[in-house]
Amino acid sequence: MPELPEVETTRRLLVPLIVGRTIETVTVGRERMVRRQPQRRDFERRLEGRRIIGIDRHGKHLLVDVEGDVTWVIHLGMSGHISVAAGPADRPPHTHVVVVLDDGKEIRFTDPRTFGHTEALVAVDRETASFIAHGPDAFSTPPTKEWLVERLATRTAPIKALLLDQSILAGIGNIYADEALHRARISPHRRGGRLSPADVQDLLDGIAWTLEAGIAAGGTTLADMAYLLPNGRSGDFLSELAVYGRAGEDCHRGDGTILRDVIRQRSSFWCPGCQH
DNA sequence: AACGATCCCTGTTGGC
DNA sequence: TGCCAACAGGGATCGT
Repeated sequence: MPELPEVETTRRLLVPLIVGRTIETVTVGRERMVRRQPQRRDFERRLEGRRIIGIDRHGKHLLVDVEGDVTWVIHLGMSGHISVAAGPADRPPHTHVVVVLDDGKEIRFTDPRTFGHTEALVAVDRETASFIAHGPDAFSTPPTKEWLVERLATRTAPIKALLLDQSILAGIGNIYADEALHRARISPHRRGGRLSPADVQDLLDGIAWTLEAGIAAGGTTLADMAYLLPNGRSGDFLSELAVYGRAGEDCHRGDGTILRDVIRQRSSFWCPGCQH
């Protein structure tokens, strides 16, 4: 499922394909995908006829910078992906938004489970859009140990749950949270406020290493998630996962057997042998 | 304020 | 083999 490394990989692949192009037409086939737009009908109007200037990313949000102070926001949810095709032929099922460019190609936003969403925001919208008011990006602008220690100090929830809270750190999802905690040798059940400064530093190092490795591999494509990337390929990080999806297997550190627990209604994979 | 549960949605999986 | 319930999860929302 798209987390920070998958979104960043998508961003990097999209840049040479769409930056500099002008948007000709925008078609929304499923209204639900634009559900967070302040005025739903503004979506097409704000994009059509305008040039794409660049693409940024914050957490799991793709932020396409468009002429006229417009930000085209794309969140892939858990099953979304973006592709760029030469024309309208052979659109995959569940393609809900199509953006046609001036070179004849089209950008497709495909999302079977429709947890993704997209909006065209102007400056005033961006300031008030609560869904984009996230904490610092976990990869591009990671916080200092001191900052995170302070943010966690009053928290009693399990650290695993806090890593999924985008208002603390933006970009980490269920897979990379488990992988980062394993890398840092920290149990997902530890309460946030009980981590020592040294633990927090280990966690930040684990996050940085895991996200870096994920991006280097082009992200993670799970078995039921075809076509994750705009180039039609899969990410290669799946085979490098140390704990996620590996319940019952031996930990590669040789210290125990990987468990699956449920924390906040989410699967958590971890090794009680090396994570404390 | 913070925590935890529930819901949205559909393709895939696993149990019977 | 076939059917269907369970499961996957990001994040909004709601009850506590």
